[in-house]
Amino acid sequence: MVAGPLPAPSGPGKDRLRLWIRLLRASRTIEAELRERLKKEFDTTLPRFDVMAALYRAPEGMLMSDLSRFLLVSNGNVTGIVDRLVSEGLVARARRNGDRRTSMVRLTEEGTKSFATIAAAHEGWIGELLGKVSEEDARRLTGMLTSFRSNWEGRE
Amino acid sequence: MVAGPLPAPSGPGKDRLRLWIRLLRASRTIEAELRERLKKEFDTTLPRFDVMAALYRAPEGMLMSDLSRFLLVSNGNVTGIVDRLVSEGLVARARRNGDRRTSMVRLTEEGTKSFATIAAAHEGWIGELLGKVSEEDARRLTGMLTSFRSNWEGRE
DNA sequence: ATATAAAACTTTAAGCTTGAAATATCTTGC
DNA sequence: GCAAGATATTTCAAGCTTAAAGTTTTATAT
Repeated sequence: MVAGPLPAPSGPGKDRLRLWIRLLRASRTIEAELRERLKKEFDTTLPRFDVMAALYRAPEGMLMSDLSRFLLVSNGNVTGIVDRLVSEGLVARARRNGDRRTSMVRLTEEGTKSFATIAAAHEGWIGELLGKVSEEDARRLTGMLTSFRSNWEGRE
Repeated sequence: MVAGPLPAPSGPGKDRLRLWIRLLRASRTIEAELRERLKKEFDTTLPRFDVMAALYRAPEGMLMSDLSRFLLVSNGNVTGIVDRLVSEGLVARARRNGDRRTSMVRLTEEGTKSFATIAAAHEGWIGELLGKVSEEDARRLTGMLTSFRSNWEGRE
């Protein structure tokens, strides 16, 4: 999945395969760097950061299913991550009156403060890691990736 | 990490942040789709496929450390995946005379045959999933990602 | 009303992943 | 030769991840 250095494949469709390999390597490289920094500087993990980032944008809270849909991960996965965040006091579950199956998950005050700090560092890291990409290229690339994505949304 | 639908951040550096979010979402979406198909059609996983793909390009075999460096994952991780592939008869470890710490890992005949089949399907899937990206755009994007990557290689 | 289905979530088992510690082997400097 | 350090790999504990199965609650159709 990750690459192929030697033979340099050619033929129809090979350009897309090569694109995918590069895409995957780029994101894995950045992801690894972010994971390491999150651990070293803030003693947290990428999945925790992801969940908190989602909640930060939804002060009113989110359902578990909203979270898993948004983060593109399974339900059970989110359960575990939220459990740990709750036990650390960064996140709270609030039972709802209307539907007792669901609970609204939101950042605690401590969680909000904590995330704001981490997010600021995170944005700086991204600026550093993607520093070689011009703002112009960044916008172009973003556009291409967006149009690709819309090709896939709502599937499955 | 994965996205931000609502506020649409703006300001200096936000274009790169947005690019990173899109990059990550795109690769996660494709990865999830590939994982699902590998499981359903060939009863295997992405990590196994990654390892086999690396070995397929190195008929003479690879050291464990080569594998982990190439795949951008930790040593211990590769140990487990190779263990499972060995137990399934797809991969073999060969002790070396020169250096008894190391072993050459390579695909068995069965592993080679198995991988060839899966790889053909895989390439088709990528062509399908990235179908909306023109070959021209694919090359341009690949170029941008490559230059980004070279910015990072050899670090740490 | 009451069964049936649907929805939201949690639990479980298996596998993936990391970073750190442990083993074993090789290399170097004396 | 041999201690000290460097390399290659495995082991370990903790956490992440998925798919599938299970639980509780709500909605729907008789």
